[in-house]
Amino acid sequence: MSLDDRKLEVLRAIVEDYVETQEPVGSKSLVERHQLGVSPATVRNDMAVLEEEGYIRQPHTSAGRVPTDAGYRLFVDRLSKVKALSPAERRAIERFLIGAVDLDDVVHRTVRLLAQLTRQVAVVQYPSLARSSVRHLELVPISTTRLMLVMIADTGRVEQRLVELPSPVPPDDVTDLRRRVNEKLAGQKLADTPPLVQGLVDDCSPDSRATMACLASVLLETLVERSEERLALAGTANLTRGGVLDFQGTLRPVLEALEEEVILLKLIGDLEPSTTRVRIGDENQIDNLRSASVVSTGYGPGATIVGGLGVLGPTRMDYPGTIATVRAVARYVGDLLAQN
Amino acid sequence: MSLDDRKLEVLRAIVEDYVETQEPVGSKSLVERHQLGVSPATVRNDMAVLEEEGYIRQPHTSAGRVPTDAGYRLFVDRLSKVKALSPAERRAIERFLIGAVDLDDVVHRTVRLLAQLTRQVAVVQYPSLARSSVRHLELVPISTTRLMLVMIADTGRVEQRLVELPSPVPPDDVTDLRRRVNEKLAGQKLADTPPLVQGLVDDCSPDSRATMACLASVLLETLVERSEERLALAGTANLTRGGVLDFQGTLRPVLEALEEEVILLKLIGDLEPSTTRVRIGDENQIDNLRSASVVSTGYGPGATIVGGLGVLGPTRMDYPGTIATVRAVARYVGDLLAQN
DNA sequence: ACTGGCACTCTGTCGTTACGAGTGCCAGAG
DNA sequence: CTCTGGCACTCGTAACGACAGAGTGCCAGT
Repeated sequence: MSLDDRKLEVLRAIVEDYVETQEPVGSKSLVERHQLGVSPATVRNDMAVLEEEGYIRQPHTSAGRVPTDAGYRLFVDRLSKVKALSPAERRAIERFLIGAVDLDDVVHRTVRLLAQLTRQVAVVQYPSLARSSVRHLELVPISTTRLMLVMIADTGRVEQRLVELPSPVPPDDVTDLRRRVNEKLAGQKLADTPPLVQGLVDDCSPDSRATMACLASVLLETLVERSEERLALAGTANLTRGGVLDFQGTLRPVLEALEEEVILLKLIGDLEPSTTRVRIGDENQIDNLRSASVVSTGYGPGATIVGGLGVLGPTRMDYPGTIATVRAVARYVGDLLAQN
Repeated sequence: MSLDDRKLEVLRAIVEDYVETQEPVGSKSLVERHQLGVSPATVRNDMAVLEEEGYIRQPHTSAGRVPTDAGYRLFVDRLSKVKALSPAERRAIERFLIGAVDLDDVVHRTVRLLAQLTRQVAVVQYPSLARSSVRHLELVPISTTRLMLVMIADTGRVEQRLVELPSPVPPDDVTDLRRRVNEKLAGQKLADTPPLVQGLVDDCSPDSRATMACLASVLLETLVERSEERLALAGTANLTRGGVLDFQGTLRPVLEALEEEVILLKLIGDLEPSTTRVRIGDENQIDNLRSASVVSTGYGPGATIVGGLGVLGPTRMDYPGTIATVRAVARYVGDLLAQN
């Protein structure tokens, strides 16, 4: 049994009404609020079919219908078109993002903007190191046996690590180290560096070899192994909108999930397709987020993607609006990064 | 009318029971659970006095008593001694903090540790720039008209900013700039730098003056004006412990406050006295945190203080335990920083 | 294929009642 | 003067039943 156009129209109406009112929607109020051109009884028949197919359900006998995850999914895929942003929103985005002075600033402004526009929890991933190149490596002597290694990536990210040296190294040798390291690594993709770092050690004269080996291990750790992804988060207070009705009673599991960077990265950091991705309820494989949806997308200068951003909210969410906003913000941020 | 010893003992018992059970405590259960050596009726009389003095109150007629903010205050100031940490806790702290590789790592581990031990929301301020000295300034050419300025502070903090130059500058001149800037500023307290930066511009030859002025303005901004304090936060999920009973119904205002860095800094960043500070309910002047208490202290290598840390929870909180934990963690972190 | 009508089911609300915890007060004992 | 036991009172809460309202499913009719 396939769903004819009117049944789909009914589903759309249910989703829209439910998102707006947060209350199960019945056949009568449906025909009142939408021009469906049929009677409540007909709508009821359609609803019975939709329920059988798993797109809607009744919380109790004799309450209205509520969309299921599958219902939202169908709505998102086939029934909604992306809303255009209002001029006010466009202006808000621009106003918010101009004037950012460095990467931290860009990320923080973006995440706050996103939370504010969507009125949901926003997450922004810093440009991924895995997709960056080395712009410059700096070695700063802290003491004779300690260096601070500073890595500046082309995306603007800066990572630093302390290096404990096996033996004292005079300043001139540090200069030499710095030159050698940069000659070899500057401009390279981080992912390509491991063999090059090994090469650095191999090419070393025996007397400076121990030092370089030590530096190399920290380099590898910084550039690759522990190439830690960073995140910014904002708008957690938005979880409390709509009472505790969303999220089935407690915010607890959601708040817990939001504290796990690993989880968040899984949600927004999966950057394969460059299109906007929507994960509804169970679709994001995380128990704690059964009643949450995530809208995410990649961003980056031009067509390349260097990181992900997105928002998290109740499954009962304004998908068209949220999708539009997430996309728009991602594009603006990409443009901003392209200017550097 | 002053409070005799037994009345104080009654207050202590009320606070302890209420913190544990989260329910208003009556005269009968009080004498059952504590060896007060008097009858419920006597306790009732004492409670009437305590209520008149504003230390406890009844949610409704014929419910037990609940401590007021003033009651908690008295309890903290005069009735409780700091609990000793269990060996297990000590071990947890050590295990958690060894192995931290850089400042970011230290701060993140600390904030998570604190949240876990106290089972509350933890806040850690990064070492304040205002109390740091410049260890090194690095200038990295991005293009001929762009430099990246990287400032490394003695506390391990690293700040970076982009500098747009008025005219192209060749690499050799950058080396020269770097030397001049470091000669003047390295080792100086950030707070003392403004006149020195001005001096740098004044001492400049006319042809490089424009460049230096430009650099100087960014320097000033980075070092002083926008010497932004950074924070780490963890354990927000702990707010949901004890149901929504704490925080009078909604977490909303609390979550909102936690998003405002300015507010958090006011709470934990006020470092005048080096002792642990407890702010109960109204005492922290923030409307949104009427029903929250904050326990905070400063930390730093040795006796100096470079930043603040603390926890936030319901006024109904285990003060002695929390205070002990916050102090212990602060001391461990200080020791850790002293090793650098 | 759609519609109007009707019986049914369930939830939420409202008043009533009964109960229990806890109090304040008072008179009496040490 | 302080403490205690007793007693009447208050008030929130749980339990109960009745009721109204929303919404449904089904069926016969157009």
